[in-house]
Amino acid sequence: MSLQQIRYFVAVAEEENVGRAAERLRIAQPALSRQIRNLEAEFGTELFERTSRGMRLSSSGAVFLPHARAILSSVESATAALYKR
Amino acid sequence: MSLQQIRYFVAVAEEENVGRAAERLRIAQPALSRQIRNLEAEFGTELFERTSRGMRLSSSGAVFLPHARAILSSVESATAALYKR
DNA sequence: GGAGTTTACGAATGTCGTAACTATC
DNA sequence: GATAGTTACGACATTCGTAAACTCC
Repeated sequence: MSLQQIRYFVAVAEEENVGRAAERLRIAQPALSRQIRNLEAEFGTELFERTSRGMRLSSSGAVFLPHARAILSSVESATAALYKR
Repeated sequence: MSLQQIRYFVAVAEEENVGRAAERLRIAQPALSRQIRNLEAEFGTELFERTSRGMRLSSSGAVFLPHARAILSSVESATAALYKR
C-alpha cells in the first residue's frame, strides 16, 4: 500500500469510473487500473464491483474509503505543518 | 513522500542513529541515509542535525514526528479495519 | 459497435546493496 | 584508527504509457 495507491483509490471511488479518474489524476487509464488491482491483491479483497457502467465500491471498499481519506488528511496536515515555518 | 520514507524517518528519530535504525528496518545503512536525504530534499528542510554521535531531530523534524506517527497510525487502523472482516 | 476495463510489452524511474569516501573523535 | 554518515555505481523491482484484447450491453 502506497500513498499514491490510496489517492488513486479515492479518485476512482469518487468518479466511479477509471477513465475519468485517470483523466483527473493525469495518468493513463491502464496505469490506474493496475494500481487498483495491485491494491486489491495486496488486501486480498476486491475494493470495487465492476459493472458495465464502471466501478462501484464493494463492501470492503466502503469500509476502506473513510480510512483512506483519513490517511490523506493526516498527510496533508503533516505537510502543512512543515511548510508553515 | 512515501509511507516507507515516513517509517524510515520515525525509526531514525527513535534510534538517533542511522546504523541501528537500518539494522532494525533490515535494510542497508546507505539506503536509509539516502531516503532520509530524499525526504529532506522534498521538504526543503533538514529533519535531523548530524552530530558526531549520530542524528538528532532538528526543529523541523520535531514538528514532523508526531504527524508522521499519526499517518502510520491511521494506516494501521485502515489495514486493521480491512483484515477484520 | 461503443463504453469501459484489463493484459502485453518495452521504456523510464526508483530503490537497493556493496564498496569506497568523508568527517569527527 | 574507530565510529557514523554519505556518495558512486551497477542490479533489481516498480510504474508508466501505448497498443491490443476482452466484456457487457
